[in-house]
Amino acid sequence: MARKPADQSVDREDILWAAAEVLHRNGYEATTMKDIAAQVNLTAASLYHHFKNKDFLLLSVLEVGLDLTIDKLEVIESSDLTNARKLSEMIRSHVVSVTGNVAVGAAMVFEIRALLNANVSGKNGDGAFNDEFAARRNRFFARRDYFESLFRDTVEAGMAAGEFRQVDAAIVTRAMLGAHNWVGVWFREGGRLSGEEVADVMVDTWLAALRV
Amino acid sequence: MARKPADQSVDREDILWAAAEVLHRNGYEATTMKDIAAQVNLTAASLYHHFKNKDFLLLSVLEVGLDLTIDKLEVIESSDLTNARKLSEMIRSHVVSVTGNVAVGAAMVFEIRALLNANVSGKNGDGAFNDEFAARRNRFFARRDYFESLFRDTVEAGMAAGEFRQVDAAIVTRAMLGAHNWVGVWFREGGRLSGEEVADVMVDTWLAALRV
DNA sequence: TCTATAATCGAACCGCTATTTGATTGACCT
DNA sequence: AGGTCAATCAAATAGCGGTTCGATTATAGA
Repeated sequence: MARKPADQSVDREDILWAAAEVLHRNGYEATTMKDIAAQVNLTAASLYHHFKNKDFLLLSVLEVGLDLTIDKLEVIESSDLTNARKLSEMIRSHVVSVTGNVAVGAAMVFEIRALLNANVSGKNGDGAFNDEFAARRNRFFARRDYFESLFRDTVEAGMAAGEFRQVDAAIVTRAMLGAHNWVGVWFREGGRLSGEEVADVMVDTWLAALRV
Repeated sequence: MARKPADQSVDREDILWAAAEVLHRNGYEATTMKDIAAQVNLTAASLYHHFKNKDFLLLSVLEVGLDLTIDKLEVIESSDLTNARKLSEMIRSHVVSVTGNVAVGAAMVFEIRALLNANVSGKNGDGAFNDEFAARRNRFFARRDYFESLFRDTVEAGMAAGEFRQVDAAIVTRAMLGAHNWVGVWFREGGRLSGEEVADVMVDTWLAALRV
């Protein structure tokens, strides 16, 4: 292979994190390709060597973010902890990952609408692009549902095992995820509490809400 | 006064609700003035008779949404209910207002970043506009903080009165608001539960989380 | 050294969108 | 009747932003 003219090389990954950063600051529509490029010292045109277009770039950011989070949750789920302990670890893992990488976490929350509006209504008739995009987008949403189900299943298992009181698991789970997502909005590094400390409060809160 | 050529008249209020609707669907940046105008059968140009520009229109939407919500909360706060009852009513009021007008509720959550990016860095040197805008925007954020304090104060009062267990009121309050805001994302009219029923679950959940 | 190709850039294209301007319409008041 | 003013629109403007294209650079391997 051969690289770029200057010296420092920028790969797909670098661009992804940079994009998350800018996306977090401005939001998808307000973020220009130039903004993202500037973050890694490239020109907008160069980005098209790494990603098909802006929509694919956004989708890629969301994909890696979701994958990272799900990976950690699956480890917990398949452990042999009690459901209460599993849920604690899941909450902690989710909150820490949101506070640890606010950019990606926030993008996953706020930019999903952009993903829905994207492409689809086929501005450009390029069927190949649209097909691949639609497929990946659908896969993303399916995985997001799966992500939610990891929490919900644990809540339900805990209820069945008598570890938790009886609640509307679907709604409580969404309340839980909403609370965690919101952390990405207000959390600031260097504030009164660290990410771990916020996670502790969340764990305590939700266990209290579910205790028999 | 005199009205418009045709027959049906559109006033400021109508445009506000329509804008909230479109904003909810597309987000601020992706929403064009034409989109908003179409929602009330006007042309984009006509909107400028009612609002100075797009930023002011967004700000106005957020203002009325916040005002409506705060009004209801203040009535509850100044009642002579116990803190636990007050909090219950506040939660119910907030959730019902989110489910009842998802558009405005969602706008208040998702479009605030657009408000931050807006204007400010003075693209157009028009000092008068910028000054008024900055003032109203600051007032909005102050009111939003006040809104949050209505909940937090009630939680703290409840702890002091022994009605609630000891928790980190600031964090728990934000968890609560995050959960409620998130409702605006997933709630759909005609789903399994009505807005009131969702509110009931929320009240139950948070009282459980706070019970001694 | 020579060659293929990865990575990058500058410039140009094109469409879209916020906003301005000037004209038109008709309701209300006198 | 006539005047005023609110409310509206069509058309023009200006600039921005995604995307494409062709040229350029430098590295890895032959």
